[in-house]
Amino acid sequence: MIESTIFMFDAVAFAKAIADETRQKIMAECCCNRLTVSQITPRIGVSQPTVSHHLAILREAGLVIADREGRETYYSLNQERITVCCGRLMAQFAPQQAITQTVTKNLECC
Amino acid sequence: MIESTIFMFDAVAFAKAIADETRQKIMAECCCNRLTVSQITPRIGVSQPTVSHHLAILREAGLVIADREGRETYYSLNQERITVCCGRLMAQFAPQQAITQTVTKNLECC
DNA sequence: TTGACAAATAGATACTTGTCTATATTATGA
DNA sequence: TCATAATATAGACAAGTATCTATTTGTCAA
Repeated sequence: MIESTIFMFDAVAFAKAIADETRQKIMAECCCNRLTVSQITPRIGVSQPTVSHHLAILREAGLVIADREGRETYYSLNQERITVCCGRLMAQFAPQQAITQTVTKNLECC
Repeated sequence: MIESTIFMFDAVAFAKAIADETRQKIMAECCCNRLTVSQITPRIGVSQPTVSHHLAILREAGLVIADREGRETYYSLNQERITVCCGRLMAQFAPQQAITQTVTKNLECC
């Protein structure tokens, strides 16, 4: 738990990781779902290697968690990491607001 | 004030706008400074047209505000917009955390 | 009105990246 | 052990983008 929240935050790397429509679709699918590559692929509309490729980018950025089970790998969104990254981004470019900002309630997604 | 906070949030467009090192350098320079293109250029280490190009991208994304004064244009970071975008990003991909998240104090930057 | 300065635009080029097909790797069950 | 299924990797190609130089547009002051 401690280890999971301490990491070098690179705002450019974070932004690049999420700056793609296909990756954000994958992120949305994995938001509250543990899904395999085979399950994700038909929902996104690109080939299986393309999904694997994007999952690798998201994994390297720490934005998804991969759980191998036999010959399948389950992916899920690392929501804690995303929260922290968004918070640090905010703190980096808008610290005054960040101090008092309590994020608006939003209940869509999962 | 009302108008400034109501806008269509496109998470991919926001991420693409900030997904570049040069643009983030410009954002950092404009963080609490009102600066002209001529003032920004030497601090960033790219040509004046390149700076203008990136400022146009940031302006279209609503992330900087341009104030023309005579033949100079002052740019400053739209921190309110950045706060809102980060909050919505968080709410989109990590709503549970977002509800309770109060961003950590951070006072670097300006 | 003309010369000079600030910024934006146009066009060219190189680099990056997203996608595909083909193939390799890893694991399972017969 | 071998065939099959799930995923990852390799390589090629096309599209996007960051940068530059050259030029244009807009503004001010002499």
